[in-house]
Amino acid sequence: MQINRMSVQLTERMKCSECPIRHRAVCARCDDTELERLEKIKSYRSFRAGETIIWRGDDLHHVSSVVSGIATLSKTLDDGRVQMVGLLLPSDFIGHPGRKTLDFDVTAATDVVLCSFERKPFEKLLVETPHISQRLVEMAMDELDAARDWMVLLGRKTAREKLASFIQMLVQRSHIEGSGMQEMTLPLTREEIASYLGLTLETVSRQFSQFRKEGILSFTDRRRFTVADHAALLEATGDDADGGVII
Amino acid sequence: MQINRMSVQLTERMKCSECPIRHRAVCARCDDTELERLEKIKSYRSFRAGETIIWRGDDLHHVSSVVSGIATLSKTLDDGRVQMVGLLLPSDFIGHPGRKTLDFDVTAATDVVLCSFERKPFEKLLVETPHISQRLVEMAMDELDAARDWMVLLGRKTAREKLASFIQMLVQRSHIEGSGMQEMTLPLTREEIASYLGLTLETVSRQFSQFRKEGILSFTDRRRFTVADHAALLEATGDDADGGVII
DNA sequence: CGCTCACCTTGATCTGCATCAAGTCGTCTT
DNA sequence: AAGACGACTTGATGCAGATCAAGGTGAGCG
Repeated sequence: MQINRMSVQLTERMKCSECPIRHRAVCARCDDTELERLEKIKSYRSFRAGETIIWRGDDLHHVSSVVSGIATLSKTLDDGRVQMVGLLLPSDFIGHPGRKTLDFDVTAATDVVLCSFERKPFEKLLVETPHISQRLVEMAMDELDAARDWMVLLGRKTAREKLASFIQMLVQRSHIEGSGMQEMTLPLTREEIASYLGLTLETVSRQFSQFRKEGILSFTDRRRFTVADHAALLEATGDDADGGVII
Repeated sequence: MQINRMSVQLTERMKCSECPIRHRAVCARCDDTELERLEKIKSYRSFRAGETIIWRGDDLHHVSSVVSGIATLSKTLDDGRVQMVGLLLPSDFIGHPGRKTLDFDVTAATDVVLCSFERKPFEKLLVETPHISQRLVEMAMDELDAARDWMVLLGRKTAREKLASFIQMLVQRSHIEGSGMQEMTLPLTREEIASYLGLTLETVSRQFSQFRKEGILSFTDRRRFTVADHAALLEATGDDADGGVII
């Protein structure tokens, strides 16, 4: 998968200044001096696809940024029903400042590399480094916006609209730079997508087939596809038909 | 837009130290000096039930705390489907630091009094007053948690579980102090509740009737009720059956 | 006082998605 | 190469909640 392009070398000491998420992560606003302080307390940690990174309620020893790969946040009800409540892509942050635990499970959907800081020293740094706490507030607010958009999806959208919105989000977040008809890889199984969208895996599968039949998506295999008709995909999301389309 | 706020009787100068939301709002951690600075730039604004407080996309001149009453946050899709994405109770905060607009409408569900600050001076204060920004991060994180819980409700719960969860939340947030079989008043119409829960108003009405028939709720009128069987209500939420139940 | 209108209730019917079921496909194991 | 297994697809059927429809109730007002 393209997101893992740099995979293995990452776990060795890498300069923050060369970090692929340098300009989007929690450290985005740090100057060189601040970066040096972070550099001293950071460590890279890798997880294989499927591994649980943090269990709900576990003592949180680290806070982390996702460097590469994709992780999921999910909540489970008593009787086993699962709802995914977030997707972590590179540059996203894990950890509540001022809390010792999380109220959801964090799981590696693909192989994942984290840039981690021990919680205590990080919180100390947070107080002394406004650039970090400012960025953290920004990121929390962005996440809140995203959560609210997702509430609309979960509460009001049809299965078709849900899947279209999911694909659209993937497309937008994946290739921020290069547009064009790029091949995409689904980072999640049908079941995981269903869990994110509040659907069943069968419904997700049927909607994928439908998009294929309509010529909106074109699959090269079960996980790899290109968006053949981007306008139709946007139309199918049910959202306002803006989104900065090319004229 | 009709942001006419004529009634200003309740809203005479009130000392922050006597404010009912003093210990829970964004100013909760402020010391006396900081409170004085806030006092200087604050103003009270009142809205009648049904009035729109802020339209999605409007320039945000103020940030505010809810002093009394209840406001709703909602998003509307192209074709008119509405999803409520938050409920603001006293002490809750309106406004994204660092943003000039909101991506949802804020509406007064009951008569509402806000404690407002002009955005610019407040943001200046934010930089100079860590106690405020710390509290703001805390509140944003709490909201994020609540949003994620709501995602589980919207994505996975049945109509019965949704309504039970809603009532349970109201009960918990309303009388934090006095427990016992207190009479509650629904702050929202059936339609608004439906909008919050991702249901239709008819389904909400039917579920209320069901709870009445089962003796879980006891209505004195369409809006006023008491929880007659709290254990059964908790059971009906579908959540973990903890919550400090008496043994 | 009776009219209106917003809000709510209840019944009948419909439908989108869940559920149940039976495969296919590709990869890994031995 | 055969089998097993996990991921996925597709079909048949069921049902929770949406939709359509027809009142009921009470506060405000001429």
